[in-house]
Amino acid sequence: MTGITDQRRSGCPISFGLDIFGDKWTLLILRDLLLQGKNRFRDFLASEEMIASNILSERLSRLERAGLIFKLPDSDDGRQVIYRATKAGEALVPALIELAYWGATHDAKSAAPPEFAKAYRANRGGLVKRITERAKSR
Amino acid sequence: MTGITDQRRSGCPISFGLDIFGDKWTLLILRDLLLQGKNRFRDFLASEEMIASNILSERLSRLERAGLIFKLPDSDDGRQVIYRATKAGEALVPALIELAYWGATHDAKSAAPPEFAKAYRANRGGLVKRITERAKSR
DNA sequence: GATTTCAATTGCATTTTGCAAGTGAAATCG
DNA sequence: CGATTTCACTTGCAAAATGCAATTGAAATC
Repeated sequence: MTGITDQRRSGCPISFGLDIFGDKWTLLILRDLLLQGKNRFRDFLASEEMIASNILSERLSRLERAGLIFKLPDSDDGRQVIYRATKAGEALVPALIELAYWGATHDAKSAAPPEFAKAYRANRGGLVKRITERAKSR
Repeated sequence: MTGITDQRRSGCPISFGLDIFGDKWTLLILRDLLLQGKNRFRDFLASEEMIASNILSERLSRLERAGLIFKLPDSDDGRQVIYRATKAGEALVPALIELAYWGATHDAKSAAPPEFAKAYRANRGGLVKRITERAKSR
């Protein structure tokens, strides 16, 4: 169990976000969930960055407590849990896209497809809308 | 001294960013630098969230190594150092604005001025441009 | 009934963080 | 001028978070 005290450091809206996802892993989970369509524990575990299962477990419950995701039982398989983003979680899509665009344009070794940066530059609003719609539909 | 090995976890552009600023403090320093016009060690120290001086020092050198900020000697005072954002650092303004907007709209106790969310909704592009210009001019 | 898969949990070593105090160099004060 | 203050850090050490490997119990599959 982790320190439950979860007290905010300030009223700053950026600090508010960092109090929830200010670490190396949480935004990667949200990336997987919102951008890659992953929604099961084992799928998050299988991501390239190799998160440890105890860290994943802790971050998922933190995200749940913060109201960014929720669990659904899988009706076909009683062992499995399906994770979904809440409205608040979905609303992070634009921020994730900006972070991805920054990385894609500032990392010389980026593996991001060139089409992403191209689409961003051609029509950012459209890209955000498209990706947000896709995130909502899963 | 910190582990200098700094190896990337993947080619993902979001992961690339998190390898640099994936913690509770680094984006607050960039917020202060880019959005609040702070550029001295003691100014960052004085922020509401109360970063410890050793953590601040470590994060500043990490940001410098990553090419997001650089130091200038203060010509008026040989003790002081002025921190400025590089182009790569300035390019994080849109991401910071998205994070701030998310926080402002999802934190019930947000201290963000209502004008910010209003300006974002009325004309996001204009807001980003205005704030980016201001960040460049300091 | 035995084995495998699932989402976690546990124990423990390593790393990072947070706090308080201290450092040397440079500016200011008296 | 010497004494004090301010500056950007650094150091030592306790506490917390992270990472790794092994394990759990419930549910599915063989």
